[in-house]
Formats: sequence, structure tokens, C-alpha cells
Amino acid sequence: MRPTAAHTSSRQWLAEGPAAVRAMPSGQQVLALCEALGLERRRVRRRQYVFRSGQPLHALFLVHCGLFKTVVVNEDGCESITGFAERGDLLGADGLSGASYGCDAQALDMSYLWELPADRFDTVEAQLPGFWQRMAVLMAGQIQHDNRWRLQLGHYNAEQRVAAFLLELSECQRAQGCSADTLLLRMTRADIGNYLALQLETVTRVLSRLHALGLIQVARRNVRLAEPDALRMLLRIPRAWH
Amino acid sequence: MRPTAAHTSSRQWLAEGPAAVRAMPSGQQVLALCEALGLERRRVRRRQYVFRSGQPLHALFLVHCGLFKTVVVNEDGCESITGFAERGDLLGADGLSGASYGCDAQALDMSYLWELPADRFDTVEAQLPGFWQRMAVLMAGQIQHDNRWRLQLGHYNAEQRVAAFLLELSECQRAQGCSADTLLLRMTRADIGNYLALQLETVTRVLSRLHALGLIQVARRNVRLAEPDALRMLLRIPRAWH
DNA sequence: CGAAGGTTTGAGACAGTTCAACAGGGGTGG
DNA sequence: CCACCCCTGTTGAACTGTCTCAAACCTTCG
Repeated sequence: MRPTAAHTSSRQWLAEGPAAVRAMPSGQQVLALCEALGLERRRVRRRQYVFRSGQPLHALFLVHCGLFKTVVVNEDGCESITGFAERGDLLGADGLSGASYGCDAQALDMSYLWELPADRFDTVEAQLPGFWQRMAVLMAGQIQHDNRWRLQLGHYNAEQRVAAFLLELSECQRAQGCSADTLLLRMTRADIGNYLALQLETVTRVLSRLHALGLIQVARRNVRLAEPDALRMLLRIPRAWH
Repeated sequence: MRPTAAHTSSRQWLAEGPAAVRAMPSGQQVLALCEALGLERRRVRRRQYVFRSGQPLHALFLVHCGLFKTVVVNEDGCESITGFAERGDLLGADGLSGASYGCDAQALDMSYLWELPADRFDTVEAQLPGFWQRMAVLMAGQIQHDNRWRLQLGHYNAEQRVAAFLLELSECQRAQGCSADTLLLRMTRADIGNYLALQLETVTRVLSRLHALGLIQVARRNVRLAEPDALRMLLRIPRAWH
């Protein structure tokens, strides 16, 4: 779900890995690196939590396949989705700053992930020199993604946010070799709204409006980007212009 | 400017350092560690840029004293302030995911910072084992801070955002041993508004309103938190209420 | 089949934006 | 030192995008 930053950084992480890994086709690299470390692979069912905010940090995770959402919760029970994690994305890293996870991670689909237990944090560097530097690179990608989101939230209106969201999804699918213009939204309208700091009704209305304009076709969770270039154009219009 | 996460993580970084460093008083630790690495200290004048978005990543920086703002810019020239960096905060780390900085870093005051040149990234681990793991910890703190901000932006109204901002500033000052209720805003109203995704007029209006309510006293850039507990109370009220 | 969860659409309200005018303060140059 | 000007901050009034509340519909699943 981080088409530019995270995906290039995963690629960079792996490109800098041992030659044997570097030579492999891109899709196999994450898997190979995790296997090189002798990591466990774990299956997570739809709606199941990988970890919850506040739990002791017992491991870091790398998504092998599937889709997760990460949610921060404050003391009053307000929730915000901070992102969606796909193949190659890191889960749980924000917990490194303390002794416990800083968010919930919940599977939106049947998913698989690799697990690096906390008791290996201090020895993994010896096993795979440069591990933590690469981890810092992955986290830098996440920070850049957060920053871009902040820019959009501050300067985009509802229509632009939804358009940007759809284009981001599309870019992700393309990066994984799937069709770039036929999307299946695996999250609810409420999730999308929460992620974009909009109400779910607003998301619905915007989708309907974009449909009426002929830019997209919407049928519940199936979306087709009919005019992706027009969507991209939308993003270049200043917020004040309706 | 990251009272809870970043400051505790700097502390943690240092707490895990060599015993000689660990034994020093907290305020001196960052300095000592940077000196242990033989880093250069650099002076930056008010309004001067440390680096600009897109420039090749030539170094990472740690703030020694002073205040910086970090600003992301998109292709249309829209700008968003992603944060303010104070003593102990890292600058430039988001650039690690690529070969160039992802934001501008500008001094708001006469400031000093330590510089780790890019050509030492690969050797610093040998000199100070655990360096990159600690760097990951610092970055995790930044991600957690971003997440908390996202939560506030999604669920707080203008009044709550400004109140949260003031309390964050106050917490920062307290962490650095200064008075917690007398603040000097070293950034403009436009900066504050940009950071909080509000217009500068809204920031002004909210400050005036909080002043009229007796919660704070405002005179241009001088702010006194008359009723910090009442401000904190504000944050616990759901957005829908007024 | 009924219940529960998710989606769509409408109508009205309001928080925050936009535009505009003005006031103060601090730095610069005469 | 004063006068000027620019930058910053303040306040008002009208507008509008988004939220809120409400009702209905559709799908899925027990």
C-alpha cells in the first residue's frame, strides 16, 4: 500500500542483500531473505489481529501475502487507520521505540507473514550484517509515505483524497503485476473514510460523483478506473476550486 | 517537539549506549555520543536550510540545540510542515529510503547540529555496534509521533488541535527543564496552521477564543497556559460537541 | 427467513475557509 | 532617531464543503 516509497525501499533493501538474493526475481526476494534468516511463517485469518496496541513487542513482521490494516487508538477509544500493509511491508516497527506495539494490526484477508522474534533482535545483525540499516531504510519509506499523506490531507478536498486513494491502490496493484484499473476494495467505506479523515457518507458520495462524471465505475467494492488520467488531473487542481 | 515518543527514545538509545555514556546526566548524553563518534558540529542561522527536498542525501543530522521545521513539498508547490525538531531529534532520516532528502529542514532560530556524513553510514556500525538498531528506534519514535498526529487530525476540531499543540510545546519545554506554562512560539501562525491543517486565521481565532475563556493568555508569540488541566479536558470531549 | 452489517441518498446544520480590511512591531534606510 | 514599509497578527462577514442525523436498500450469513 506504499507504491512509491515502500516498494522501492523493499526493492532497495533486497538489492543490497547477499548476491544470491540479489540475483533472484524480485517477487521471490523477500521470501528468500526471510528463509535465509530461518524465520517462521505464520498464517492469519480475516479479521484476526497480529498484535494489539500496548501488547509487549514480541516480534516484527514482514507481510508475505494478504492485506492488513494498522490502527492507532487513543485513550478515549478514537481510532485512526494509519495504513494498509501489503506484501513486502513491515508490521510492528513503530513499537521499537518502546517495549510495546503502538497500533493494532488486523488482517483484512487470509494472509501470511514472516515473524522475527524479539529475542533475535540483537543477534540478527551478526547473522545478516546490515540488517538494521536496511530496517531503517524500510522505516524511512514509511515516514516518507506518512509525509505524503500529510501533504494530501492538508491540501486536498474530499474528492482529491478519494482519487488519490484509488490511484494509490491502482499503483500498488500494478507494482504487483495485477491489473491497474480494476480494483477490489478489500476495506469498508468506513475504513476508507477513517484513513482519509472523512466520514463514510462522504466517501460514498464522492465515489458516486466520480461515477456520475464517468471517471470511474463503482459497484459496491468493485471499482474500475475508467479515466485514470482525469483522476490524476483532479489532484493538480487547487483545493479552493471546488 | 516530540515530547513522549522521541524524547523517551533518545533516552533509550543513549541508555543502551556504552557505560561511560550511560552514566552521564541525560542532557549531556547526545553530545557525548556524537563526540564519541568524532562528529562535526555545525552552526545554522535563522531561516537557513540544512538541506532541501530532492538534494542528494549527504548526511544525517542530530539537533544539538535550537529549533528546526521540516517541510514536504509536492510538485504543485503545496507545502506541509511535518514537524518541528528540537535537541535530540533526528533530521534527514526519511531520505534513507532513497538517495535524496524527502523534505526541507529549516532553522527557526540560531541552531547547532551534529552531522553524520553519508560516507560513514557503512562503517559506523563497526565503530559503535548497535548504531543502526538505535537509529531504527529513533525512527520508530517518529512514526509513533506521526500516528498520534494522524489520530488528532482525524478526530479533533480546530480548538482541540491548537490545544494539543500548545500542550505538546509545553511538555517539550518541561522535558528540557524550562517552565512548562510560559511558551514562546518560535513559529508563525501560518506555520502552526499548516502543521495542524488549519488556516492561519483559524489559529488566531482559536487562540483568541481560548484567551477569552481564560484558559490561556496570548500576546503575539508569548503564550501562558493559565489552565493547562482545562486544556487537557478539552481534548477528551468528542468532536461533535461544539 | 430474519438479523446484522455495509452502502447509498437526502436534507439541514455548522465549523472552518475565503476574502477583505486594518493594526501593530520590528527592521532598514535615510 | 525617525519614518517608512513589510511582515505578522487580528477581526469581521459571507460562503461552502463536510458532517450529522435519518431513512431506506442491499448483501451476507447464521
